[in-house]
Amino acid sequence: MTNATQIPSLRGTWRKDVPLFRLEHSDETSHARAGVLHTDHGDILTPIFMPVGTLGSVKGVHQYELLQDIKAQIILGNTYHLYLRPGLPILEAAGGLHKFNGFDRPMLTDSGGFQVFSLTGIRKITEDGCEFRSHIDGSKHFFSPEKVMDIERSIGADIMMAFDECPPGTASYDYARKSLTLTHNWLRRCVQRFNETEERYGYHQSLFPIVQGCVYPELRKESAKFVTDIEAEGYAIGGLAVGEPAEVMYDMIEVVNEILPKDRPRYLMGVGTPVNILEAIERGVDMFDCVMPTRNGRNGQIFTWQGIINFRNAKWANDFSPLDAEGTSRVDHIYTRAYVHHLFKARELLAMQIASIHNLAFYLELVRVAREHILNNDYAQWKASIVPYLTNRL
RNA sequence: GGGCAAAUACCAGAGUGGCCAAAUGGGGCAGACUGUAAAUCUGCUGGCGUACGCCUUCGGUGGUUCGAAUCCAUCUUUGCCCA
Repeated sequence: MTNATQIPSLRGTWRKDVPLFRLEHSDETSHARAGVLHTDHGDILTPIFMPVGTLGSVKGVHQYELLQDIKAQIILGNTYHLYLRPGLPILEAAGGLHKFNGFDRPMLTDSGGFQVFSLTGIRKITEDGCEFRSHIDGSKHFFSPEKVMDIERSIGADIMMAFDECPPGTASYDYARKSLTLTHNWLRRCVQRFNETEERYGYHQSLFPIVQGCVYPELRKESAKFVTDIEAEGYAIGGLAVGEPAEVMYDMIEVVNEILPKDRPRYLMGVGTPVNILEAIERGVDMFDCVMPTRNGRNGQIFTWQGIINFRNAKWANDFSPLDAEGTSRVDHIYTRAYVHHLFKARELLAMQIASIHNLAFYLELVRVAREHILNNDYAQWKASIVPYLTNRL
């Protein structure tokens, strides 16, 4: 039996057939890694970017576009949002989220920990859990670590995230200290509940703990050690890209990755820009997610190998060249920049769809090419050579 | 031919003696967006200046007044009504 003072282990819940993660190769010029994640819904080549589908849908993108144009290998869902709508009875009746949304590939659910951060003002944190007011109708809901585990079991993601508090990047040391203790206490309870429950739909589910500690190296180290002792199949680094400078984020990643076990995947939550991702890969991160490609896409911005384009700008009105001559998705070659500019000015829905598909395809291509360079042992120099282009404003 | 009403910035449209370079929309021009309360949000939008500010504007012309987008006269144009 596990009690509150002991650190529980997840080892008993690991995949029986093959390990969740196999580290294939480590780049000789950096800490970058290439690997494979095995799930019952298919394998994932890492490093990988995971499109965000908060409500079970990657906004504006069909499932077949996700597979054929974007080549997504795994997508995210969100516990808080799916719990509020459509709600667990519907998801359970459907047979889980994979059946419900028709995406028969790996999925990961965030725990609602980020909503503890983003819904400041309509939520209240206690030792026991977090009370939310629904952003939809104002109704009250209470999330405990146990409840979040139950919900994630019902949603049925291949990878479940622990329930954590994600403090802002500007948090004081004292707050960060208290918050980290809370997150670790919640993690103990998540692990215990996870160990006590089983997958609902007959395929394996993994639980990833989340390292916190804000911008304080000693807290980050402490947290990395704490989660390592839990013996999870994979680990996440949370609480970054939430207001702190990018250099501080990179430092925190280095500190944490020195401690996390090398043979398990590391997931940097919520990050980020193309450059952020390349810098994190260089420091040994394997998995990423971010709303940036879809949200910024909907708002008229696309990322390319040559730089960033804001399609609402008048300069594109007469540019009849392809959306992105170097792009890998069909939209890059079907549509011209002038046309996409027109669609954004006219607020046509198609504009947002095209930009979302392009950006996600670009992010997936970015990590695919990064993987090639890791396998070629020239990651660091490749990264250095393209970073200036990626931040260029076209 | 007669009567009535109206003309305001890119468009629409408030304002009807000083607080008006002129509300509010729209359009236009930029910026932001990092585990999605976001097809959203912010700024600018007569000229010059970072800014206090200065200059030129509310159909044309001429008046009244210390002061006019606002009042008067007249002209022009537009809409409606009567012949």
